[in-house]
Amino acid sequence: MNTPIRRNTKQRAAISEVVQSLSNFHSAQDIHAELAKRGSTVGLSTVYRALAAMAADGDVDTLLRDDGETLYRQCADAAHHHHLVCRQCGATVEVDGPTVETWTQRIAAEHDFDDVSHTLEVFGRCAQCRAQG
Amino acid sequence: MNTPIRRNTKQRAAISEVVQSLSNFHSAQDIHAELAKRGSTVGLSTVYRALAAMAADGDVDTLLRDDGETLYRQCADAAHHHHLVCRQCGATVEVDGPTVETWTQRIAAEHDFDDVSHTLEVFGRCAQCRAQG
DNA sequence: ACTGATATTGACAATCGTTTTCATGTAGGG
DNA sequence: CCCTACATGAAAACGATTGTCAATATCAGT
Ligand SMILES: [Zn+2]
Ligand SMILES: [Zn+2]
Ligand SMILES: [Zn+2]
Ligand SMILES: [Zn+2]
Repeated sequence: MNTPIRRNTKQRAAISEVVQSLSNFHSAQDIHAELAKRGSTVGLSTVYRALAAMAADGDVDTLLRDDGETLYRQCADAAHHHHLVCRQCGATVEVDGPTVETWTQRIAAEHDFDDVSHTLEVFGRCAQCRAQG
Repeated sequence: MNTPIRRNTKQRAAISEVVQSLSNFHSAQDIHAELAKRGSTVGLSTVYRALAAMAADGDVDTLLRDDGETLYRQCADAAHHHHLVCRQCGATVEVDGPTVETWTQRIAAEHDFDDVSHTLEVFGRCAQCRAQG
């Protein structure tokens, strides 16, 4: 019922460090592999648990891929925002959408919906990837 | 390389009929169970394949749940639109967002992104569920 | 209708991301 | 230092989805 207390462990520190060093969205398994590459021996379950906790605490952002895989990213902006992601290379830009936020509220009110939340992601091809093609 | 030809089978007809009869989003397994309940003996693999094909052809809409499960729905509007979904009962309203569409384009242009698409879903609690508590 | 090329089906196994289990280790307040 | 709740990790379990493949059905062309 009450929020569980988080402890500071070497594993979580290592995971957090890796996530911060990766600029784009990455899967739990990606991060686990990267940890291994850097000599860390954190267990895969721990990576999953830590990332889930970080996401629950709002410390990292999540992105659901079409195939259901969850990706994580350490964003610069802690406040609510959305993402513009390159389908090809994964380059990610944090974007703000005040227009969308108000639209969401209005739509919900119009249909008498309460306690509203939303998910919004924009995908495309970045300039760099277009140049290569 | 070329688009595969679709054949009209009793199984697909049955699946399509069930999807149309369910007003909200439902999983492939839900639909398979409903088919069984109605006496149909369509295989689960067939249900998955048919729904994927229908989604690819734009005949049904899909919704990715947080846990990665894919839900399907037969929408009245064939054109691009979004959904306002009740978290509790699943009641779904099709909504149009011209504001969001233009915002998306603008954001993409500002960051020099090409070939843009987006996903947007709004969740909340409908009036009926609020009344109950 | 008959035929043949090819798409479709379905029972089952396999895949794969994620969660659970549970015995052991550890953080951190008192 | 001690205690206890939380965290870890190896392995097994889970669950949605996809692959396999032999048998079957569709449908365009004759
Ligand atoms: Zn790119
Ligand atoms: Zn928003
Ligand atoms: Zn729809
Ligand atoms: Zn849209």
